[in-house]
Amino acid sequence: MKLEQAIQSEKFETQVQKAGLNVLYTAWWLKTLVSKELKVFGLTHEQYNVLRILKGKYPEVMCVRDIGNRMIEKNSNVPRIIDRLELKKFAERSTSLVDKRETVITITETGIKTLNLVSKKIQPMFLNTISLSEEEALELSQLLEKMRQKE
Amino acid sequence: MKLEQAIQSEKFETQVQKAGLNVLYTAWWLKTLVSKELKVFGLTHEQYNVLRILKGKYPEVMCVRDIGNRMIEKNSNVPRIIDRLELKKFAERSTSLVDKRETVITITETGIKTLNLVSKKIQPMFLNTISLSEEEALELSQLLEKMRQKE
DNA sequence: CACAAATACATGTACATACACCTAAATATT
DNA sequence: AATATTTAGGTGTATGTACATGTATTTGTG
Repeated sequence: MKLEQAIQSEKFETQVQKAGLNVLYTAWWLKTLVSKELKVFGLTHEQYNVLRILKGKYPEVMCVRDIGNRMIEKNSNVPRIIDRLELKKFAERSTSLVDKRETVITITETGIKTLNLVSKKIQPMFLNTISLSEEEALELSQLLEKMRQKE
Repeated sequence: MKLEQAIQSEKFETQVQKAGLNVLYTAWWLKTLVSKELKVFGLTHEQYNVLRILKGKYPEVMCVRDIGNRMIEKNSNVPRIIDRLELKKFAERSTSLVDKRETVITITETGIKTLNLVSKKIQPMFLNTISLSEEEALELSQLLEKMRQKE
């Protein structure tokens, strides 16, 4: 769908402005796609993100700050997301022996099993729904990274 | 900044997956940029979005549903955003005379004046910070719209 | 070693998202 | 016309974002 239809507006002052809005809209579209699949498993987008980060390091533990640094949305409140993962028994907290200020977190066996199930549903959906070739996807990434050059 | 640095990960299974994460990260980056400017005016990203939509129709009024259809994030809770704009005297609600179910909303004079001030700060910042030519921006929009083809 | 500064995380608040549900009003159906 | 259905928007709840602040612990400095 063209952005014009999606947000029912034709008034873009520049292509740069339109591209910015297109990025915001596409991000919302992607999040919604994934969230619908996650709902069946009682997970939110951010909980899923944290679980994947934890699994990436497993069986090593991770501290809250390291998780935060790997999050897509940097202002995510990681402790609160972990609260919810802990309630669902998908993650466990304990205090670091080396530095008692640090809370270290691990994904549980249940967490890993659930994550594997979820990934088996999400990955094919993702690849089937996104109408881009590997070459086009690479080009898109390059444009986005150029866009953020002054970051 | 490359995505690899931004989210401290090198593990991307496909370029399509990486492009997806790049879109999400870039959207967060854009929102953060704009929100910092808006904070001075006591506005949030979404309140700003609704104000712009209202100004686009001014002096015509708009109903809640029409505003919702023009929002970038379609699940925004428009009545609640309008609550806050009303408190700040940037918008006004009244019941439609034609259809008493409908609430119609207008931007106030104060709202327009504030929006003009905000735009004067945001638009140059936007164009200066985003490192894309008009041609590249057009290409980016086309790739994003191709990405969402199955929408 | 004592104390100031920095760090790690938790927690509180305002606002937003996502979604379910409710009420009032308009429209459709019989 | 009477009733059922649909539509518009408000409201409640759980979760997340953005940011400020608090508390415990560690580190740096005289």
